[in-house]
Amino acid sequence: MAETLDIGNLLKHTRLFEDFDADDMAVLARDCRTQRVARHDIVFNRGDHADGFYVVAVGAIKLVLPGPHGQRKVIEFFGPGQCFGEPFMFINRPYAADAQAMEDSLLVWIGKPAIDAALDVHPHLARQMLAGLSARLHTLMCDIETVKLQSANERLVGYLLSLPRKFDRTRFPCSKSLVASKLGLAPATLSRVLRQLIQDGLILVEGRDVVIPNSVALERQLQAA
Amino acid sequence: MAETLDIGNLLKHTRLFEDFDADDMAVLARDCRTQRVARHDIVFNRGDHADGFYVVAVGAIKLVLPGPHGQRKVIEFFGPGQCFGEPFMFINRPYAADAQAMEDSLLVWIGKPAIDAALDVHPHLARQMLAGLSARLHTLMCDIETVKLQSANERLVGYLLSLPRKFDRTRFPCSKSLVASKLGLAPATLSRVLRQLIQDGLILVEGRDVVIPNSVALERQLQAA
DNA sequence: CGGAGCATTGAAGCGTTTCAATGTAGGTGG
DNA sequence: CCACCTACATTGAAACGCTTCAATGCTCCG
Repeated sequence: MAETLDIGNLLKHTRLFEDFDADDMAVLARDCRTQRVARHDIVFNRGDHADGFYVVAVGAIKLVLPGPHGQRKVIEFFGPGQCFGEPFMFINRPYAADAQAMEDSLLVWIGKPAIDAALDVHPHLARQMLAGLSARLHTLMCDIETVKLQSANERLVGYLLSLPRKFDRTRFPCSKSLVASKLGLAPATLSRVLRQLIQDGLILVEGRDVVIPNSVALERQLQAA
Repeated sequence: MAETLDIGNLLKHTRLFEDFDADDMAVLARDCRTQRVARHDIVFNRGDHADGFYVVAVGAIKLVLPGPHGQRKVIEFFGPGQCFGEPFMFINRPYAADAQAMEDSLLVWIGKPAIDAALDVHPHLARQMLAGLSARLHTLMCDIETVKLQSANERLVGYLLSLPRKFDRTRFPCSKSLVASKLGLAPATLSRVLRQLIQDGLILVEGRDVVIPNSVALERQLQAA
């Protein structure tokens, strides 16, 4: 019972379930579970059966695609309020990627029957999920552009400009190795490209912090060359 | 009026609208248009405002991502009954890719207000759209795997094995240049890899037709090396 | 027959990866 | 408080795989 209330509290602040009242939530919660995972823990493996999906309450999760020769590529990151795994559930296919916790996290698992029932009654939920999937489709398309159509330099510059900035300062949201993987680069390459940008006077780097003194000059990198 | 009936006929055989009755369809059709496009015609351009989406009635459409240096990469193909453009509509962002007709085609355009209204009343429509988006998200993830994690050889072998087969025969669904683009390869590279597979006795190629005498041997290509 | 579009082939070049060595930072235990 | 350890980051040299360019071949259709 305490667990049920807990789930309601965790979910009702997410976009997905913002229009759920206490009753709706109680029904939903019957087919939900909370799940604590420690940093580096696996949430699911590629190939596992997807009979539900997850909402991040606290923490950060990464979706990683394993290649045939042991390489790994990060596809997406998920933070509080975001859900993951639902595309596989909707098409009744096993997970195509691994999900792993980047930090100690608290997740809510929601069973397929529960969400199916909720979709019949809550157009708002459907709309939010449609928007969520659409946004991710959009980013994935851009990622394909990134990975396939842009040079290492362009990828990094585009990524830097896409990060939230405070005045002339930005910050990598995670380790450089992970950033490299997201951009489809070898960590060594990321390092080299960063150095080049520094030498060209376009950025300054201190650990995860990046200073962009002249963002216009940086943007010119994308058109030029 | 003739146009309205026309649209109803075109749409009611698609999965998306299979549970619509005549009244539902009439309401929807008020905010729809049919659109004929000839081979090579542009349906929309990257950057255009997405205030609706398209359903393919007849023909074939490709979504193409333009790179910063004039390269182009095919992201998706759409055939009869499939819809495209809706991810951009749902997130109120301009199209991120170009849509172009691969053959003379007949499309139905559906306005955002109409689909919004329909979603409130038809959970089935929502579910179908969720499934459609999920499936495409799934394929895009696999495409990223293809483009980034696999060699040219692996990409082609994987692709060949994924094509529908009749006994030991398959067929490229479109020109080799387009296949190459979908696989993220230069046409020249596709040509070379095909030749290698032929020399290794794994396939036979005649124009668009491909014979796979021993699919098990071909699958071994994916694990080996 | 001739032309357009697609496919093939070779040679050369380029960007990224790989590998391995070295450097650096943050956290832990003596 | 320092020494150590682990994980991450950097750097260089070499190699690899794909692309590019350009020439040639092929095939279908007017």
